[in-house]
Amino acid sequence: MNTAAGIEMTEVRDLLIEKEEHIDLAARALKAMSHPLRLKILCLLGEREVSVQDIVDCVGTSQSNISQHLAILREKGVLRARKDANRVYYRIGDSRVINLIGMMREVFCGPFAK
Amino acid sequence: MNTAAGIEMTEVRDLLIEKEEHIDLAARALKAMSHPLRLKILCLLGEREVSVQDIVDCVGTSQSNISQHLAILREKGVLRARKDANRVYYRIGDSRVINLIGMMREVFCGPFAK
DNA sequence: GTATAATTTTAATGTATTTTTATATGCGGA
DNA sequence: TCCGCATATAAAAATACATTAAAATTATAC
Repeated sequence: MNTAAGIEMTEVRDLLIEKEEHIDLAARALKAMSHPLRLKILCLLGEREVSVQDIVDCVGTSQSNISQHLAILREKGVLRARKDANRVYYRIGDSRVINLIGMMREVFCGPFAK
Repeated sequence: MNTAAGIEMTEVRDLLIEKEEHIDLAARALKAMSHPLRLKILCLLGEREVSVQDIVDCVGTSQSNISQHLAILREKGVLRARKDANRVYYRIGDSRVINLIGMMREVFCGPFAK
């Protein structure tokens, strides 16, 4: 069975991301990362664990705003939180996300960046 | 000058993406890609050139909706359009975007995908 | 136990995005 | 020219997001 363009199913299988489910997963993750503050938080974290207070100091917006962005990243499974007494420390939960950020650096900050 | 956490500027320099400007650039690109329909279009395109009609048939929403998402991707410089008589053919304008999608496939569809 | 500090949650508001519907434009054929 | 097809645009309606401020939670210090 062909599409109007004659794109065969056998070809479709080779496309970059094929499953609806994976597309949605990736789109949600991209969306989570596609806000400047959230991306900045992710870049600030890298492989480290940083407290909310320190994130606020480094990123520079209200603590409440940061907290809500952290919540978004937490809910989407990008960040993990650890409580220590008075403070909450965040880290990137999945090393693949760190890789993805690294790749984006190559794409957007490398010698060929626009 | 230190942050409250004692994060030194010399350390900050090593973080993944450091320049405000690059952060914003990357965030905007991610945003363009972070809608399921747009990501699906990008994955459908890959390295090929596909007509609007075929995109509509493959992706499955109204022609108008597709056209508007294509316009967004076009305006952000992600896609390039070529007109041939009656039809318009789209392709991904920048090979780095193709790379990025490939990387995401590894992250979200690979053996370790959630 | 009360106060204080750090963080999260809730609520309210405005703004932006997405979708839908309807209409317009451009191109090729009769 | 006039029609039909492919694509684009515009306007309106529906949804989703971001921002801000205020209230609620939790932990520690006194």
